[in-house]
Amino acid sequence: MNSNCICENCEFRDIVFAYLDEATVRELCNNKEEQAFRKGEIINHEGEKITSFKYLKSGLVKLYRRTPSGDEQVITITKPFEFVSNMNIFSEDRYRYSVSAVEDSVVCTVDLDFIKALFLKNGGFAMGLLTKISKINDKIISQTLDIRQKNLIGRVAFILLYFTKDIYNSRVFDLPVSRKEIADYIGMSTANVIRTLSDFKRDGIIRVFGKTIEIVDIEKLESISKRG
Amino acid sequence: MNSNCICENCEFRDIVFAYLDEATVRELCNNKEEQAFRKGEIINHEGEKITSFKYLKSGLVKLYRRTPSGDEQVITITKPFEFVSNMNIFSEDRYRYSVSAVEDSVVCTVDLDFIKALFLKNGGFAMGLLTKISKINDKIISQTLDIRQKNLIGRVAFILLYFTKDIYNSRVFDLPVSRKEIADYIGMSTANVIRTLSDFKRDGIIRVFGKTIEIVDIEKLESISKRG
DNA sequence: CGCGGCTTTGATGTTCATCAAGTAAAGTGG
DNA sequence: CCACTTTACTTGATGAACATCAAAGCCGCG
Repeated sequence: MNSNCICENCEFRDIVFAYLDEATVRELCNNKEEQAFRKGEIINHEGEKITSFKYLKSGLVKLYRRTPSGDEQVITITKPFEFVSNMNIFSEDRYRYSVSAVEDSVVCTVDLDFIKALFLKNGGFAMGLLTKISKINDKIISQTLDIRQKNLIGRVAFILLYFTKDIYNSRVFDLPVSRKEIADYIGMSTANVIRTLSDFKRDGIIRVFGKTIEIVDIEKLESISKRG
Repeated sequence: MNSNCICENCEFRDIVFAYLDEATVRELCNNKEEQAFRKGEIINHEGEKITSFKYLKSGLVKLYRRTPSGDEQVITITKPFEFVSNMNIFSEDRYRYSVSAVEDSVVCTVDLDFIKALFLKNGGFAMGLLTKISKINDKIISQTLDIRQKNLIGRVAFILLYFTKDIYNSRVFDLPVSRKEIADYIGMSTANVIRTLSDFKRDGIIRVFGKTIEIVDIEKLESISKRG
């Protein structure tokens, strides 16, 4: 018996496991393994066989892929409970993209067949999972479209707002990623990300202390993001 | 009783309705309505309430949205049986994007509640549907990433290959969309789409007769698409 | 302290959008 | 069916936006 079975109170339960009864949750709990990843470590690797259903309990991760020419494209960065494993666990048998921890993270792992069996058996659970996966996909697609449509300063403004509002919900935060990773996220060169941040700093829109960023004028940032 | 109930033999059955027994298929069939759209007509409009589950029986459609500044972003263009309604029918109650016919099309419409009830009841059906929706989302995301990473001529080469291989499976085809729509699809200006097509024509890679395009040198196009 | 990686800034060149002007094609009404 | 209007397409010239390159500063870490 798994002694540290605390799944009953896990925040995740409200999200995808809401439709499960106590017995099933306990079974799930005995099946699950918690795994800790240090910043920088890879959680899933592109091309690897998918054998388990993973969800983020704490930390922050990035979903990305490597282009033929060797550089990275960051697809999205997401926080716990918004992120359910890779999205293609049901459509393919191998990971299409990689996932790595950009902050120290804890991942819960459940055998994929167990989840699949649940899915087949329990309609409410299936519906919850589909809804969740759809939302994740929706978010990635619309974020990508938003970014594509903006010019450089609009993109940097957008990503700063994303961190301050969606990820950290705080005006002051530590950037979990390098300037290069931001560049790979919003599709521009590292040099220009830095240049734009410097411009924002000069104009008093943000303050920067190394990795720490403070948003000073959020309205200005919003308007730049919209016009961009 | 719906006399033209031919759903038993519909190609779509193999894809998402495979797990349904004869009786359910007949019920589905009586519930469904076929709707024809002329080239250019709108099938779903951004912001509209989602009340039905729609899938493309014949024709060709584009998924797109309008940016705040008023221009279009084409998200994808897909053919029958690859396209199941909008992807966000389960995650939201309103359409996030618009869909319009780029060729004369026929759409089958089933009441969404009927599909939802089926989903809850029938695990196999649910799994099939989730897989299908995941695949659609996967395709959109990876296509967007592919395009983003390329330069202009690579993008045009990519889209020509998409039409010739994935959509029409033929070296000669009629472009169903305007130059501007291509531009909105691959994220570049209309003028440069035309310029690049002219370059390809000059170099003997393609031949153009108005809307009709013939791919002459597909290997060259592949290599341009890859390098770009 | 010294090395290597991340960051910053400036200078340069390329890529690409925009503008403009002209041509072809496709509707539209008499 | 033809003149008229409108919309799509095409091409060249220009300039802006952006990537790339290079050199220097900074910071953490052995």
